[in-house]
Amino acid sequence: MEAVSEFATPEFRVDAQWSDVLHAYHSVSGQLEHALQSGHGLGMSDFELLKILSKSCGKAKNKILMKDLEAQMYLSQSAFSRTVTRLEKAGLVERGACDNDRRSNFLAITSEGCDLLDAAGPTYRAVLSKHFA
Amino acid sequence: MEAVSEFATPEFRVDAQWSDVLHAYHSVSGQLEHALQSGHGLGMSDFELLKILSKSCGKAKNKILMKDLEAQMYLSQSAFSRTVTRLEKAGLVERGACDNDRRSNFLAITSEGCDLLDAAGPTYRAVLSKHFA
DNA sequence: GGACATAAAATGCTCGGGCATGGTAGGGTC
DNA sequence: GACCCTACCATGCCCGAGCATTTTATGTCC
Repeated sequence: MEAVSEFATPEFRVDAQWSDVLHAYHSVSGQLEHALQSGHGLGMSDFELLKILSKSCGKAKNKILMKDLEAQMYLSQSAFSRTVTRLEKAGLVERGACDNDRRSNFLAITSEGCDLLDAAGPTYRAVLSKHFA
Repeated sequence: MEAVSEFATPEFRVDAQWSDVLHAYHSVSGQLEHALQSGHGLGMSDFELLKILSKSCGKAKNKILMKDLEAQMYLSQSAFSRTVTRLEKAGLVERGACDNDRRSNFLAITSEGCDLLDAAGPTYRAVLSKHFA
């Protein structure tokens, strides 16, 4: 019982939780990154961006404001901007001007983007379901 | 009931778990990185390395083999090597040759390293306990 | 209408991290 | 000993990410 109370201090529990998160994150993100990259030439952020874009497209006429998409991602503004640039060069995404506010840009997924996302989906889900059994 | 079963598909549960991990990781690591860096000039990996080194030191005469420490961290071999180099330049850590096997190196924490680790500890625990309430 | 503050996005800079490689040391086999 | 395979660590290279800054466009207050 002594040992139990020793390992049940708040400090220990907090450390263990963080340790779990670290382990899960590194394990899954490593495998995801590798699987998506080698299988479809996509990074994790690339895939997440396409995934969110695709979902939003269903609703709002296939386009979404850059800043709104950015708000849904775990990326800084600069990293997000460069990710969009990469995907645009790859032909997976299209920028479009916004008439109401010319500072803003719309973003739309192309048919190639949809196809690649569909192809990468099973890879993505396979890695996740392997870890979260 | 329809809605419930819809949100209880295996695919959805897995996605939600991964989403939770992503959120926790980015939130905590971001704040940890910032707090440790601005407060003590340490990155997360630097702190973790010192932390593990300090624990191992208690037992084994204040030194541990590089490769053994590396095995306990979420870093590639090259990133680990460079982290050690940074900490060594900062005077927080000391490399030492291993007589039995001259391929290996011992690693020891310096008194400055211990002091800084002690100083950074409260910062570290403060961030963690804020998130894992 | 001009000055100023603010918002969206792009870009220069730097840094940490991973992959591939190199360099050196051990341990085998012949 | 010569040869080869493997282990430990360092280094060259590239890439993604964050910070700070710049650019361009809105809105506002006078």
